Parts: sequence; C-alpha cells; structure tokens
Amino acid sequence: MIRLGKLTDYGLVLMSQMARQPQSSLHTARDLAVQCKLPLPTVSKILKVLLQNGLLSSHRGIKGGYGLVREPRMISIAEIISALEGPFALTECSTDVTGMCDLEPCCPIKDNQRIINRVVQESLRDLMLSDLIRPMQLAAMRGQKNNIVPASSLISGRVQ
Amino acid sequence: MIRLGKLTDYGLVLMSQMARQPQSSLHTARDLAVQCKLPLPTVSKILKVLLQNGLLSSHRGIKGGYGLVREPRMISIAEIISALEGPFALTECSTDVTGMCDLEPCCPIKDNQRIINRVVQESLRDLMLSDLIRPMQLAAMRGQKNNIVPASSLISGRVQ
DNA sequence: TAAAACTGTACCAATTTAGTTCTATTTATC
DNA sequence: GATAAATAGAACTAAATTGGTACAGTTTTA
Repeated sequence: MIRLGKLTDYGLVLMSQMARQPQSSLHTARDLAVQCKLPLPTVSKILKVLLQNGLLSSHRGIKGGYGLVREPRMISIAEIISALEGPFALTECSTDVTGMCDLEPCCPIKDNQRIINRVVQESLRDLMLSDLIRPMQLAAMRGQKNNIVPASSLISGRVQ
Repeated sequence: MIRLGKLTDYGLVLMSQMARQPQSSLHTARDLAVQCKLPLPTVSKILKVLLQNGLLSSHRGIKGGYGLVREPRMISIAEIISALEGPFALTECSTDVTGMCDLEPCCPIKDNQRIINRVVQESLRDLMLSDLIRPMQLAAMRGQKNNIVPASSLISGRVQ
C-alpha cells in the first residue's frame, strides 16, 4: 500500500481534534490523549514534532498546552503529513538529493518519479485541515463533481 | 515520508522500460534486469505480481517473455501502484474493511481518512504510464500552470 | 516550593520489506 | 523426444523501519 505511518495518522486525528475547538484554546497532551484514546507518550511525541514544524504553538508549565498556530482552513494536509513523515519522497529518486542511487547517472525515470511525487503532493496541498472536520459538505460536493475540488475554490462556495 | 516500497519503484521502472518498446514486443525477465540494472530474482518477482494483476501478459517457454497488456496511455500509475502494494489505503481506516480499529465505533475522522485516500488515488489515476516516458511534454504543461492537471479535468473549467 | 505541563534523548521490540533460493512447469528448437 | 530457456510459485532469511516506551530536564502557575 501507499501508506502513511501510524503516527501520521494519529497526528491527523490530533490536529482534527484541535481544529474542532476555537483556535485560541489550549490543549494538553493528556487531554488530547484521552479524547482521542491514544497513549499519552505517543501523543506527546507527535505534538512535539508538529510544534517543531511550526504547525502548533505551545505554552509550558501548569496551565500550558498546545494550540493551532493558524486557523484550520489555512493548514494543508500536505503540511501535516510532511511534518510527520519528512519531505515528500514517494521513492528515493524523487528528492533533489543526489548520490543516493547507483543508477542515478543513467536512471531513465528519475524525472518522472518527481512527477508522480509532485502530483500527490499537490493534491494534498489543496486539501485543508478544515476539510477533515466537515465531512458532510465535502461529501456533497464530491457528489456533484466526482472529484475533490481544491479547498481554495471550495471555500468561496461554502456555507459558513 | 509518504512512500512507495522499493519494489513498487522498480515496478514503475520496469513498466516504463517496456512502454518504450512497441507494444507487441516481448521482454524476458533477464533482459529487463540487465537493462534496468536490477537483480534478476527481484525483477521476476515483480513481473509475476504485475502479471497476476492483469497489467502484463506472458508467454512461457523458450522465446517467452512479458509484454504490456494495454498501450501505455491506457495504463494508469494508480493501477501499477495498487498492483504492487495492494489496494490504496493510506491509513488503516481508509478502507471499507471494518473491525481493524478499536476506535471504529466512535472514530471522529474515519470518513475523512477516506477523503485523503481518495484525493491521492484520483490524482494518480489520471497519470498514465505514457506520461512517464514523455518528460518533455509533461514538463512543458507544468510550466504553464505550475500544477499537474489530470487529463480528464484539464478540460473542465478548473483554470481561470 | 510543589505540581503540572512541555522538551529532548535514547532505547527496545515488533513488524514489514527486500532479497534470495529452490523447485515445478511450459515451450521452441535441434 | 531431449534439451535449454523461460515463466510460475512457494518458502525462507536478514535487514531496515516503525511504533511505542522510559526517563531526566525545563518552564510556569498557584
């Protein structure tokens, strides 16, 4: 399967959970672990990574916690995924890093691997966190077009 | 990283290699291994899987070999990937199989995982094997739009 | 000052994956 | 009909990745 790690899956759950609350509210790792039914150490680990990648803000000490650094409709799924899994690289040949592959000098499809990579990345860059917490609207919209429409063009047409 | 297995990567290389030849020509596993600089047993293994999934035809015995079962422009990258990696399932929650997840009865984002899954799947369903062996044209297209647009929805009014 | 929460590092176990090996079957050619 | 070349299929091993945990440290509020 083309797949995301479990931790990334959890990360999406955690981000979605936070996205359902007002943006200003803080969430402790403990609360999120309970709400999402995930082990606390794992939740902490994930939140740390999301923080380091600029998707969350944090406040230390008692009464501390994590919060979204932007509103959910401004956070793309691609950002969350690449925060937790590193830069998009469906295959080893799809990055700009050289020297990782023996075939490199004569590899016939290196450029094309990049194309595949980019297709996926761009499709996820247009799907926003806010889309994950509104299943109804998106489902309805897909019915119309049999295709997911980039959030940027979704938002204007959407009921607020 | 959101990633494909190495074997899938090799599979794309092998399919591309065959796509460069006339469709009627047969390719032995040995020849392909040499051409693509991959170990023969691995190549055999991959070709077998591609055969079982209906993407290749085979002829046994001396003078046997494998060939594409359709022309490259009718074979999508999504088909090749799911042949080698199983059905698309970016996360465990994105399939229709139930009972794999303890959170299932109350999982807040199961439907949304499906959405992510579908976005990726559809973007790859519109990218064809023929696109991988024509870097120039696709590159030019990307230059215009700074975006890969699925061939089918290119026509429908997504632009401007 | 104590408690609650984040921060960072390091480690282990389980799973998955890549790669190999061996045997059986089919088929064209001599 | 024998042989060589090729696919078909099953099983196994070793390595890499990943998930999960543990623990010590730092910050902040009450």
